[in-house]
Amino acid sequence: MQVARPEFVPDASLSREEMEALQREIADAAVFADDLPFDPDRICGDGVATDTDQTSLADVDGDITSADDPPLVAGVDQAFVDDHAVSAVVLLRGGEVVERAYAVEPAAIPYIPGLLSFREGTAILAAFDALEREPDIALVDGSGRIHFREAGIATHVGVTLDLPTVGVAKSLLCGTPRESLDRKLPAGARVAIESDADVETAEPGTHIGDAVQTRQFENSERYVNPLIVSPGHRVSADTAADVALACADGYKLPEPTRLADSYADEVKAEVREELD
DNA sequence: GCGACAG
DNA sequence: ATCTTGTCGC
Repeated sequence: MQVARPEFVPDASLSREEMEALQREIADAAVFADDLPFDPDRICGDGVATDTDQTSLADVDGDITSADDPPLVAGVDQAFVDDHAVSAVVLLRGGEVVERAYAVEPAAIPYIPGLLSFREGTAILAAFDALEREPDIALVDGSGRIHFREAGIATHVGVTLDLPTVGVAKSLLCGTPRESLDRKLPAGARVAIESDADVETAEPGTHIGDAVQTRQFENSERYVNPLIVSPGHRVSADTAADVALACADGYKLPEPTRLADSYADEVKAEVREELD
């Protein structure tokens, strides 16, 4: 699929100040409310059982899109080989993989907390460009609204493509959990993350995302840390968490993300040979 | 100066 | 993210 907002394409040649200014514009253009072309309840991967779950049967026609098919959900993840970023996208419908695509681009800048999209964004957009179909929503590794300027990588990619996106991170970049996360939460649980002084663009106390427990040990002292989920673009915080749980399939990472993760590793191994 | 932060 | 052995638990 193609870029919808060329003016927001990440440019690694910008100064830090310019990058931050662009992020404020992106956050301004972002929609942190539901504006989806489908009903989230119909994602139907396997999901973590929730009291609000509905009973539904997914049709498995595979490739052909019909009006009541489950939505196309994309998972995106990156791997690195030397100074090159490998971005992999995996598309699923009703839990079945229907397409995969990837791209390799040089990582123009080093990793800088708060500016991740300027390091990995080019490769991600190239991978989406290589994708034949247009996803209904994409899960991007990293933060979305949970960001110093509410413009994490999931938001940057979502706004640039004008695609609904959800940010899925393994740790908290900023913001304050409403309750301590230092305890064992049951599978399906969620704890709201509120903006604090570190989030310069939002009023303190704004619900900017959630800690989501997609998986948990039952008969053990050990426990799994929650995933940090936040709206990227065109989804609310509640729906972002719903989507992450609906895509969960027995592992901490949602299925689209897990598959994109392993696909990126697969491509990385191949790219490793073509190096000078 | 200190703290602190996705991937 | 990446570099890696062993170890724990289902």
